[in-house]
Amino acid sequence: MERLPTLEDVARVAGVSRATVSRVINNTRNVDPQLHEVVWNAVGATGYVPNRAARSLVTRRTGTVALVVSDAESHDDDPFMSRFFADPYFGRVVGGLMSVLRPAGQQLALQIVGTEDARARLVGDLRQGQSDGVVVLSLPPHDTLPRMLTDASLPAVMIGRPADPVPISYVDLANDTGAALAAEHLVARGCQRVGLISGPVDVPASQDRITGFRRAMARRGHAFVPSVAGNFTHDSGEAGAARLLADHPDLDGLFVANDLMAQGALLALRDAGRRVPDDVAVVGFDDSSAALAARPALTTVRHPLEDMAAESARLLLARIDDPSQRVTSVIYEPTLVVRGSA
Amino acid sequence: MERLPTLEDVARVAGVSRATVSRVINNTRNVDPQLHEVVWNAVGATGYVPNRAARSLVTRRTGTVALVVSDAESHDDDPFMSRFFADPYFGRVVGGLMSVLRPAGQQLALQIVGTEDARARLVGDLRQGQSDGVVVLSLPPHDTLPRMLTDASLPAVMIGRPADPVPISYVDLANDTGAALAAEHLVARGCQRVGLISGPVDVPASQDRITGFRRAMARRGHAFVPSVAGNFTHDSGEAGAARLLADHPDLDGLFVANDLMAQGALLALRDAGRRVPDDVAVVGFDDSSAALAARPALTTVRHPLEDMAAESARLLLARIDDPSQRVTSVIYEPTLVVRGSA
DNA sequence: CGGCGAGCGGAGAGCGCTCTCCCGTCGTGC
DNA sequence: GCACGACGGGAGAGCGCTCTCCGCTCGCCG
Repeated sequence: MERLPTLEDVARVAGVSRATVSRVINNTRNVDPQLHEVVWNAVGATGYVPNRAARSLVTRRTGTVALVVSDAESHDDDPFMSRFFADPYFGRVVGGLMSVLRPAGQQLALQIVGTEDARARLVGDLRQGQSDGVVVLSLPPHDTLPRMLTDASLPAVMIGRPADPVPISYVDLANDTGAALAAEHLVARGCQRVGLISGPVDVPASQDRITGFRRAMARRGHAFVPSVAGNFTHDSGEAGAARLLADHPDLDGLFVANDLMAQGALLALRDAGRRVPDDVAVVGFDDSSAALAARPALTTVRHPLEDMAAESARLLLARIDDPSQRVTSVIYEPTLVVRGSA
Repeated sequence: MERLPTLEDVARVAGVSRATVSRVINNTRNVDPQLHEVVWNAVGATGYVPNRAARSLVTRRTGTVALVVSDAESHDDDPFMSRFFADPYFGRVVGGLMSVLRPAGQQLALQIVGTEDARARLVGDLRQGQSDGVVVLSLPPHDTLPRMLTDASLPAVMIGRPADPVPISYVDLANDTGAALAAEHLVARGCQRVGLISGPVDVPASQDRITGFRRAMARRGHAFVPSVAGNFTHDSGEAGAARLLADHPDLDGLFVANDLMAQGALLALRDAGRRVPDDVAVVGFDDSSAALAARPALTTVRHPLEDMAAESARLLLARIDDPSQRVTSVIYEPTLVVRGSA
């Protein structure tokens, strides 16, 4: 294995000192334009690429941002976490983050934390400087990680608000408004008997959708909204709809807290002989690919996840640049996308 | 910002030299068991965490593996790559990789390469030691990246065989066998007029499925298989089925090269008034979540993607450990999962 | 009982980079 | 014409770690 060119090599070729080459490459201080060019030529000639490790040893910057995904149910030795990773949610977030991080020259490193032990290790590694900052995704309710991160004063941004009040920046969707949009649409359609299939009751995003929906319905005179809770999976949507239908056969409208469950609900509705949207109107949430794949295509609440992820990356970078920056939050407004199901 | 404890600090607390602490932590050479304990206590007391940058500066190891995702169609400044990331395919691979890398103490860093320029930059960064090895995923046909990687003698493993012959290790599925499984199933069912919706004709995995299917059909006397090519998306499956049906109204069997397209095909079939599986039997490929979400649930070829990703991680780690290791390939055998659609 | 080798700890170099400090060379103002 | 400041380049320390080399202390054999 031949030795890779170092700054020293470039300096020798360019006939200048290491310091000058470093200055040219990093664009710090003014350097004679002529030398500037000489140096760049030498860089090209030698095929020099800065050594990341050496650089971060002295700058205390790694050029890496960690995406922390928490899966409380999985253990460290759990073979797969397909459940979560297979969800388009994950990919959309990654895509959004990358769109900002890549141009900024930052890498994205995946970190999965299952056990409490893994959390402690993670925070240790991060404090140590494994990465410059953290984007936290999909935490179980009442997770201690956000607190640990702020306590260690690590630059961190959450996607989705924390369940407990913690002074941490986050980007979120106005879930309540989105749910209200769904409610208004169903009511405007003339639905009289509207049901709700919610997500887990202890997840903030889910709670907001529930309260937002209930409140909007109440405001329109619908005091009682029969509901069941699912867990955001296709199957739980199917099961939830079946249960709801059994208890309330006169249902003519349904709000389902995400598209995957809505897709499942559509199946249960069909099995029960209900036509959508004629007998029962269905509104989903997320505007994910499942919404388009469903038949009829889902009327759903659009969730600009990619934009939100990109924004969280921007927030994080700003905070890394200037750690004194205030904790802040950015809330995105959802919109209703009307398709065939309602 | 207070200074983080270094090896030196631990050494002082333990009353030994830096070298000894290093030996204890890395478990190199024998160290007096008593000292061993003293050192670990000191580590605990100081809250010491090794500095990754400093370590990799001297070991030339980063503890990071890159997952390179190539998207020729996207540019460096393309806002999102939702198309790809939103596909469960990506998440399943990540999950499989993590299951091996995490226990091995390796990070996973995401790298996206669009332009040729980005490829060159990537190889430079990698040679430089940005990461210890590379898992290459989803390359466009005739991509030069595999060759660049082998030329730079970087440890690399591909998921899916390279389109051009390149001496690079890879993990793949016996796509032809899988397609043959589908063919046999359709024929055994009594289908007389079987169509094929394939993937892009220049993607190796897709080619293998086409040839495998054709050959198996021919072997059973079905000389002609009407077919159209899609691009693995839901919509292209729907469009493909519609086209096929228009040209060959007597179709009674259909093999679709992935589940997403098959799900789309199911819709087209329904729109055309065909019942599945009674009028037309449909077999998909991948056994992804879409297979279960479809109605009827898809009979499909199971693709153990998580296992394959995990295996590729193992291959890569082995190669990183011993770069002299031969180039190798591991081929997984698919199985048929029979559900409602055929 | 002396010599030799195995085993274990310490000293110190050095990985490749940045950045402070210093020095030389101008341009400018009085 | 001289002092002074501004500016650009070089020397060198040092980031935190690993690892080679060396030396000490044993145990064991002749």
